[in-house]
Amino acid sequence: MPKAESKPSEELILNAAVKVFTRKGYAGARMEEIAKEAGINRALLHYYFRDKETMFNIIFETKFKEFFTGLFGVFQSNASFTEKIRSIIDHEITVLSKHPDLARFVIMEIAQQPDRLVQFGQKLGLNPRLMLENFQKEILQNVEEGKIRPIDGRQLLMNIISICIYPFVAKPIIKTMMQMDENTFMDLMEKRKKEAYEFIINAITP
Amino acid sequence: MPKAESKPSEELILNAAVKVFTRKGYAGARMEEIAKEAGINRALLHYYFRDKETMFNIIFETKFKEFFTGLFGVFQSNASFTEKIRSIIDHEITVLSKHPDLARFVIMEIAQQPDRLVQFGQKLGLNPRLMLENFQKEILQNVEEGKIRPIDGRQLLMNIISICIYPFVAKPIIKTMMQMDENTFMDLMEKRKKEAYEFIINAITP
DNA sequence: GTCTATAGGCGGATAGAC
DNA sequence: GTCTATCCGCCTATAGAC
Repeated sequence: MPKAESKPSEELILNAAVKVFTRKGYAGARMEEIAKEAGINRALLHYYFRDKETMFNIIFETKFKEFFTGLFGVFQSNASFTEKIRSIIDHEITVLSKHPDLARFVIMEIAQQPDRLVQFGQKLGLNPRLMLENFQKEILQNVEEGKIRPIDGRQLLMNIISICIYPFVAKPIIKTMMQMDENTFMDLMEKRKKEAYEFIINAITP
Repeated sequence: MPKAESKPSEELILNAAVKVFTRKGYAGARMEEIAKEAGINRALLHYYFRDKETMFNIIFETKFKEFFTGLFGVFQSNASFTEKIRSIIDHEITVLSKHPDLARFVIMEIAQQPDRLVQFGQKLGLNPRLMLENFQKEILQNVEEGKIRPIDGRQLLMNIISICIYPFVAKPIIKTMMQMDENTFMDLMEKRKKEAYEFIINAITP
């Protein structure tokens, strides 16, 4: 709890805001808490950012990008099919390990207001349709070549994403139920990169 | 929007409260909205249930039970290992198809206040430790018998649960990205019971 | 039981001194 | 830029009439 920083710049405030918004969500976040977290006064928040919503949108855009762009990048690369799967898993688990509340935050706020997905997706130039079509084509091609079992591309994509993301979304539940501390959980996630990959490859290999 | 019901009983209010709380979460829910949804006055909410928190706790307990008990029941049965997996998948997807916001709601509110998991878990007499130990033992036994590949029980359990639950948690994202309407999504989930089972069985079969 | 009216407090936002 | 003081509206909760 920094008491009297020399320069409580935008940066400092934003960091505090990220913490509070991602933990509490828009509805649960309090300007007072953000100010306290940044070690400054409430009024100063309004000096730098007009209001709560403006602040939220800036943070949400950042987090939205963090959550989605890497994924899209992988799909657009021209690595082999299995290498793509490995990259997705690696990327997702790495990113979510670094940003504990990222997935839960983005999912929740989109659930609250689904048009944010369209709005921010367009703003960042993401094209889910194209991404998905390419992935489907690639699966179909691999199926025809007999490299993987026949499978609905949507189901496979959901499986991969679920396996990577869900443990972080449900982290508080999993930690308690499996009686793990933070380090044990992070260890398990690190190992999961390899284990999840093998699990999925086994599942789709004929 | 029912205007003048004959008997706006507890039941009617609770149903309205369930809708609002599960959609908006505790922080985002408004007593006014619940009253409107039930077609009655705000004051009446306080007549039947003392305050917002009391109301929330009643609903959360119900939803908590819905979310967890079936799962525990399956684990405690003495079906075969693969039958247990099938039951879990069937049960989870069936329940979550009926209660669209259940998983997101329970996960979010536990993330907001993790001790609710302990508190309500004890109240309902759930024993995650025992459940988990039994499952681990069963996996180990199956591995030794050469029936399934060697795998960390915690990872396998996470995989199964993730595959079942995540699509519902991220439903608003998935629907938009895959351009599905409600019916298409529900169809996909129904098919998923079979597809997820095969996927997992393939993954663990040597 | 169900309503209207209103108390009471919290939280977001602004004015203005320094 | 950063603070204190304060306004104002929203939301929970209660009082009290019917």
